[in-house]
Amino acid sequence: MKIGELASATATKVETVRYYEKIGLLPPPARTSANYRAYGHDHLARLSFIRRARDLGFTLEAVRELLTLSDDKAQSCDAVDGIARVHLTEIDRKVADLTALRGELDRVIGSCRHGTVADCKIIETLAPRTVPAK
Amino acid sequence: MKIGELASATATKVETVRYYEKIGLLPPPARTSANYRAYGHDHLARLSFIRRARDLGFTLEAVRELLTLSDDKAQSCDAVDGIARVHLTEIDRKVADLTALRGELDRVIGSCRHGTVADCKIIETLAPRTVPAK
DNA sequence: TCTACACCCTGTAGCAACTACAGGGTCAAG
DNA sequence: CTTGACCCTGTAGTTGCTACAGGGTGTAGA
Repeated sequence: MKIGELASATATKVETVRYYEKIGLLPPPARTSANYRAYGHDHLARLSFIRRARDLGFTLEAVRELLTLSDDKAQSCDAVDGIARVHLTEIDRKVADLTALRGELDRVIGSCRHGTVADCKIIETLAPRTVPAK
Repeated sequence: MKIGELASATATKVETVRYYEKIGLLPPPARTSANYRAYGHDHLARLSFIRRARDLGFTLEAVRELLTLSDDKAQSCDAVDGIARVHLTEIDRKVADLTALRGELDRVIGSCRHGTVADCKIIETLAPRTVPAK
């Protein structure tokens, strides 16, 4: 698979694919006789993971960490467990926020359909987590 | 509320708060006699929304659009509906991805606890959405 | 054959969204 | 009355892309 095909299969820019290779997130693929990058299924799966994790608000460093769960077969159970637990907590927070946001958008669409004035309370759905010390 | 208090209540850097003001995401607050920014509850709620939406992977432009649902009371029902629907679809996609990721992290933690080798399939949980044309 | 067009290559420079100073002012505590 | 923790306005750096510039490759049609 050439870089353009890989890019379009994952909704990524060609330049971004090369960027991920440069910073070591995507392993350098084999080259054709014309020096073109030749990708396989593993690259496709890995790039897809990176892109979708980024879309979920994970930083490249967090993505790198998640990928080590797959890559480093030799690491200790404690390390794996620690990394997984941290991200699990983060994910639960994100799902809760998205669900609240979804509910409010649903409500806005609904009140709109019924012709009533949509008094959008979207800001309140993601209100401060910790009450500030007044 | 001074800028430092607002920042720590929302886990934001002071510089970032000023940056959001500069780009028009956060309205300029009143000033004290010493020219310090003085924020109220509305600023706190709005900044909290911005930060949490950013954490969910929304761009500043998407956040700006979501905020107009609250701000622009005069806009047409069609416009509100359109904006809300687009983001609703996006949110459903994100929740599905996070749920899959969560499941795999759970599985890794579980297999770790039972002393078995954790064969992490995390990459597969966010596999390519559309099968490429081979 | 040859040329036109879509693709690939390696740079380097720009943009988005922060983040970190530099250089200076404010203010409550001791 | 000064010391330290805050605030101010810049400007420059970082991360994560994104967009050229300048050049090579490959194949389809005249």
